[in-house]
Amino acid sequence: MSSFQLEAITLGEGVNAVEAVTQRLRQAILDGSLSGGQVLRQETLAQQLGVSRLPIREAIRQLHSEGLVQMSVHRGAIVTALSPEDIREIYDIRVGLETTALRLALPHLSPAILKRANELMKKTETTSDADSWSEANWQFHLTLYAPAQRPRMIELIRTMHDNVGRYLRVYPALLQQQKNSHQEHQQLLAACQAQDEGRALQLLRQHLEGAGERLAAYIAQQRSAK
Amino acid sequence: MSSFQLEAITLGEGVNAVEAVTQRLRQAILDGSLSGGQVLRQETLAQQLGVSRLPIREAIRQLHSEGLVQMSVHRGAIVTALSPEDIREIYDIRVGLETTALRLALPHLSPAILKRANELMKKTETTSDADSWSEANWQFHLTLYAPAQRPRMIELIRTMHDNVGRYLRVYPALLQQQKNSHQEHQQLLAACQAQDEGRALQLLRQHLEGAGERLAAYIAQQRSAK
DNA sequence: TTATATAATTTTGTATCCAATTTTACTAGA
DNA sequence: TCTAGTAAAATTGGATACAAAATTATATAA
Repeated sequence: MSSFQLEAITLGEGVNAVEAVTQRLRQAILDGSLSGGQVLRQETLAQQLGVSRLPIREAIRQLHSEGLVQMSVHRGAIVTALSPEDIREIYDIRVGLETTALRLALPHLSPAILKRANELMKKTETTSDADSWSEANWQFHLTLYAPAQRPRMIELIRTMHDNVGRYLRVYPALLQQQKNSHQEHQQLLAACQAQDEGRALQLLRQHLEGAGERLAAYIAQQRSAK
Repeated sequence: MSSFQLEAITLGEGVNAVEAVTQRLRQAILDGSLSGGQVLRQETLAQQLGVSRLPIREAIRQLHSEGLVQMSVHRGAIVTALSPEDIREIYDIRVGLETTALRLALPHLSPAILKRANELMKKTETTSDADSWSEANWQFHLTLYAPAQRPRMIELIRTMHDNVGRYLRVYPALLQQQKNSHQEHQQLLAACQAQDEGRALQLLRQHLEGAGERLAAYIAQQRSAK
């Protein structure tokens, strides 16, 4: 049960192989094509993607630095499988980073930005499939953080978000749980609109802690089931 | 003025080259042997460290993910030179991560841990050279965060700390500025001892923001001077 | 002299080959 | 049948060789 198929990358026109491989593998992990625990054989990936092992190795190292892959010397790489504790920790990190981003963004949240956030929030209420809900939800949060003008911080948040977000695709049942957070989104947006920093940060923290706890509990349950 | 000399690594006994090279290069960047803007030629490094270019490439990619090196395709890598804005952003990230770590650690700060923190704080007051002050200062903060039991979070904090901390070695004048923060350390430790979460987090945030602003201002001044 | 085009050089990116290590399969002995 | 030891296979780590791109140097024309 460790079989998978990845489409070969098309390179040429200044596209370098490492970048292309990294994106392809990251995508496969995030959309669940490669799930936690999956062994990544260099030769297999090289043949499937139509490159040599070298770009594969560098791509794996890159994904390792993003937390998506675990490496061990002479034993190869596997897709990271997060334990419930891992998930709680990643959400703790998100709380730290995202409340800081929101605090810095809050003074710069213009009516136009809040309007866009509101539209994205409505989108999450109407979409049903995991992919578009995930995307809209991420864009909603990103819209609130972007005015902070902190590219490194945003990138870190994105990495953490991706690392836990992939489980939404793996376990569709989680989507329903997360959709219960619509009310929290509304309250958060209202607090931002009112420029109520204390309340906005508290709501965001609760929102994330709740989502993290639900995901961790679900993973724990899945583990004990098998 | 782009010359430097690195001692060859000794590998063998299960030591893999990539790891050894990564540590050697990281060390060289953190202690100022390789300073911001320095171009990293793969062939040069390979010869100096006594390995082929391949481990060098993977090490550079690793350091890139830590923010210490910037890569651009077909143009090579340079040691990251932080702008004042970069430094402020990294300190903003540190505020988010470190206040969260301290909040989670606070309930677990035992008398023994507080005693150790107090000893490390005293050490920072007595040492004079940049190296031992930096180390003691870092250990002081780490001691307060470690009981949070969040290894990923600690690792992220360490990465951010290293990235800005290296400037203390490059610009010794900064050391005197930072030593003015002793009083802040004392107040922080007192708030932790009193389990006063609100005050402890506020002090830590001010402590970091102050240090960040001083460093950013110094870098800005250095820039305009030349 | 300056600007532009072009060739030479340097440097990085990738593929292939060999070495070192780990894993698996097999054999022998109790 | 089980275990320990050993050999074979598979797999990763690293070095060398070659291709592609960028940089530098050179030459030519305005």
